[in-house]
Amino acid sequence: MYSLAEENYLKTIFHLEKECEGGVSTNAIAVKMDTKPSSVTDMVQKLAEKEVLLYKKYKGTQLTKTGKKIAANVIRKHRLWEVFLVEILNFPWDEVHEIAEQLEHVKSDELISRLDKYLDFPDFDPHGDPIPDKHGKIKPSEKKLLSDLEKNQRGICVGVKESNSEFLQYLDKRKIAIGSKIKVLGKEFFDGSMMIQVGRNQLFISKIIADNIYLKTN
Amino acid sequence: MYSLAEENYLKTIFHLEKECEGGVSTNAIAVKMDTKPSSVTDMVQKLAEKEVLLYKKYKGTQLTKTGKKIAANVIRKHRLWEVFLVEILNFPWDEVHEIAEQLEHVKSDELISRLDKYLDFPDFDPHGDPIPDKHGKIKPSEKKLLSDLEKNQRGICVGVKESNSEFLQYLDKRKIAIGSKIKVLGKEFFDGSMMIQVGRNQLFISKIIADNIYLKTN
DNA sequence: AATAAATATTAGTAGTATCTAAAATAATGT
DNA sequence: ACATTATTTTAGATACTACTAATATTTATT
Repeated sequence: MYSLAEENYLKTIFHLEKECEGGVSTNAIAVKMDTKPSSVTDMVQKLAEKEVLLYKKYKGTQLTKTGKKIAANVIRKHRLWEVFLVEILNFPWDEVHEIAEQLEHVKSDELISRLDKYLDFPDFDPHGDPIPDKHGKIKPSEKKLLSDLEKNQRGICVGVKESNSEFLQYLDKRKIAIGSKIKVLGKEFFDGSMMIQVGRNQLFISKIIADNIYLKTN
Repeated sequence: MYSLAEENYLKTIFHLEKECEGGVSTNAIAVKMDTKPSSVTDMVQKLAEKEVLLYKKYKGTQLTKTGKKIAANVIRKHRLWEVFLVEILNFPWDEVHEIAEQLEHVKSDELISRLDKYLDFPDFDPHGDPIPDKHGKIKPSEKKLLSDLEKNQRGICVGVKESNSEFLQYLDKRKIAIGSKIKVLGKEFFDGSMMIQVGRNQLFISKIIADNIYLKTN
């Protein structure tokens, strides 16, 4: 059984491994976890003894298979709870992270299995991130610009490229938020403008807008 | 903000206060929490400094108003989560306690408020225990054992006393669940056995069964 | 390559929560 | 009332996690 602190380290390292190839640095972990590098060294050495990660002094760390599985399971729980909070309890998408950070550490496989079923086995969380399956497998999913989608393709809004407040207000007014389900209804060849469906609403957007919205597609 | 350990102490003392009048003993707390009396003394002194309880050496402790409110809130969360686990995720009654012990420490008033609403503001948990309101007030429970009802009295099943799985399966088979409307059709003087009506079905139960079913009467 | 800067580790300290063993206090029996 | 027993507290130790300050290693710069 792993402690709350251990689970958080594993989860963070798991996320960092996707960006930093060939070993995650102590500093990177410290920055991400808002802690001191010395604390990270301590914990990483402890986790290395438990064989959930590989560690060579001054050389960074890599999760072992076991470590990855544990981390993916924490992330699975986090994302399933986020779905619950947004879909069932109607939380706004941007308020759920902190709560899910707590719920992800609740220990009960049966609970997660039932929650998964109750939510009808979702593949993505409200931020568009994929939910690992119970074995820790994550479906490959790619983040694309809305402007790269073709007619009839769908995606979930996962973020924006430019984030000045005018642009965010524009999105807000049109009910485009992180987690919004978007479908391309039509695309103009000449200027790249689009007719899209957001939830139940249809609207027309210019290429400039479509160039600044990231979607995850499946 | 109170730690997990602190919340557990407050909760335990809250429960013990109902039985032991005039100060809860160190030993009683230690037994209930499966810990050592010396650990209890340490914690109780710490909590006394935080003014959530009153403590006089060798004389036991009593919660202050603040302490009671914190404890009641933890219990509120515990019981609401139990309702969620049983009613929404269809857990058997006897498997939810351990999970609720973890969920009760998740910190978010908004979460509990939304959960409460989603569950349609339940008054009792699956064991028939009353759920404190957000101010820590507990409705005086009109909870009775089925065996205490007389002929022609009615009630709604709100919980069970013993919750081993055989008993729960027995209830399950006879369609006795939380919310079931039960009417006493007849009661034997000698052995306390009863003929009851559950919904549209009539059935005969022994006193042992009737002793383990809690009803809310009106 | 030598030095400066950045990064990482170690050593020693602190807070939380727990424990064991010993000492203090309260309760009980004769 | 006194001795015995039960309960409670204190003192000191341990595990966990994080910190600061000092040291070591790696990387970048000139």
